[in-house]
Amino acid sequence: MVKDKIVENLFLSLKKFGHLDAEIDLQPPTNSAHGDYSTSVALKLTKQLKKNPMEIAEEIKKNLPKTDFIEKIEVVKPGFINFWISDDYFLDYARKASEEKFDFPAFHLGKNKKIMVEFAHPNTHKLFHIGHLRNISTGEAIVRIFSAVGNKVVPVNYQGDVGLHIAKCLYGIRQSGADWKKFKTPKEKIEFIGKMYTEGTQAYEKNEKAKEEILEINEMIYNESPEIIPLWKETRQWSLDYFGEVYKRVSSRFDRFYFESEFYKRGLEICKKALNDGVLEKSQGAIVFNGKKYGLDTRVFINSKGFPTYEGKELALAEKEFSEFGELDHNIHVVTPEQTSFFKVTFKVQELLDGKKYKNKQYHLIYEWVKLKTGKMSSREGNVIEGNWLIDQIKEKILKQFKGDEKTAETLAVASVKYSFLKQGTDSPIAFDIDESVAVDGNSAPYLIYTYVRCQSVLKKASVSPDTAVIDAGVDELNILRKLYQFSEVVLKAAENYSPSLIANYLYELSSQFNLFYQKNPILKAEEKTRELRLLITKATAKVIKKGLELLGIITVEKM
RNA sequence: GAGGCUAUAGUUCAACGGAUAGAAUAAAUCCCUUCUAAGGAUUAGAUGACAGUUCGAUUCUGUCUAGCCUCACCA
Repeated sequence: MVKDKIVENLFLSLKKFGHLDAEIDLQPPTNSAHGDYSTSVALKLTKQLKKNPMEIAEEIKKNLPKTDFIEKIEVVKPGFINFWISDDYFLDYARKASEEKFDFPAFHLGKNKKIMVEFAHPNTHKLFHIGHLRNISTGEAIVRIFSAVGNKVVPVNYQGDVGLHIAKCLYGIRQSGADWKKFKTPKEKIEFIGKMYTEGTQAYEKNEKAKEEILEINEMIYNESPEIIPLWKETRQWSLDYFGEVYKRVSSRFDRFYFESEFYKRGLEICKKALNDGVLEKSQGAIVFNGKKYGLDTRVFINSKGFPTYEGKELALAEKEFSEFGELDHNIHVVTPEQTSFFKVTFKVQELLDGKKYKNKQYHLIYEWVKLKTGKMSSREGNVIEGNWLIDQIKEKILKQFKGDEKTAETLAVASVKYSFLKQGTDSPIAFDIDESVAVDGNSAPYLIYTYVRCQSVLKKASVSPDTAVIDAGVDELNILRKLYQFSEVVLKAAENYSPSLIANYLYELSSQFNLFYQKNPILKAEEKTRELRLLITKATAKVIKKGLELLGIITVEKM
């Protein structure tokens, strides 16, 4: 990569100053008038060298090895060194991009690493809400981005199918006396258990007797009591079928579905062993990890009734995750921030149990909540926005606002929702508002896809293939070529920062640049040489948008 | 009480410690005999407060203010 080579050259140049302690930064400047890459090393060295930064910069420039891909180097104002890459290089990149050869640089963890991404994790017997939608959009993008930069990625999903919330739902069903076998369609089933969950929760809070009964049901599930298991199994399957449809709708797939119920027994065993090894300790009838020694919270792994908590089960989950697919180099858990304490503690315990296996490999990728403008979503109050419902609403909006077929509207609706979540960083909470939060114009998926469709339409009308384009670029052409060239680096950066939004924002910038270009410059009616170059740009833009969206888990359409 | 996260235009979001803080949206006006107008152009608006570190701070540090989250038997 050109970037690496420039950094290397800077390094060589700096050697002539003797031993220096400086990080070499090199980025594309925000203003393209400052070149394709810029470094501020000279400014950073002023103190060490006790010299004027401009002088240092000049000297660095003088000592740089000669290269063919750099057209111009300038030393500017306070002491920046700016680099211009040669036009041929950009043209070359565009040509490759138009053939869908992107050559994404390898992620810094190294080539061919095995990375697990654990995401989605909805709980059965509950709705798949817009928060899950944000999670699954993020997780899916992370999977694809990390694959693109040369890793073997294993997407998995950990679904909660035991626990109090399920006991609440089953309690609701038993209380209602409803004939749960009468429900036919998935929608009926889901609505039913959703309602039952809300009722069970309310009973749990208001009614002491109900609370006791729910706790009893919870134990019955753990003990696999035949009295409750058929109902549990049936309703659990309803949820899983429904989740399966959602995964399909948003094009996510998983190599493995883990269930909390799988880890109950093994969790107990591991915790008991950890107790013997002195990693966990007894306290008030429970088995806990005393985090104080490490500046962490103390958390319960086995409660005083002898059941493993979420923490206890997590140890068994990790054991399986780190063995089932061979050795893992990295495990990314896409989970909300309130579980920070939980992960810090369980990661620590894992490290103490088997440092070689777990240390520095577990990573909690925090994605923030989707709240409602009116407050937090809560199934208890029944004011949860369901994922499918949201997509349906957007789909309707698209059909109403634009003419088009149902299938296109479906693709665009899913794209709009996913993109709305992804264009925003993972770390800011979203105050969700259906009119504001899911855009179908402006910086939105339909805008990007529209740009793609526009490119395709032009290309379809072109009689000559753009493969023979030579560089004869005006300013407009060159600017787009430079932008296109940044694509591979943006993808790498997105991986390094666990940040799909970088790709989303890049694609938006590229699209708006292309649309402006399109408006100003006729492509098909241009004189031959220019036309071929413009066609090449059009083709490369289309491919980059399509590929970029694909990395975000978003499907494009060919016509709209 | 302890710890963590957040604070940028009316609103929703951007900006490895870098150069003139970018967009979208809402409003007004203009551009379809011209490659898809789901597009483009023009016009206004912002770094919570106070210090500090730095050649340079939205970004780092400290204090304050406001909001959210977590801190033992839920998941």
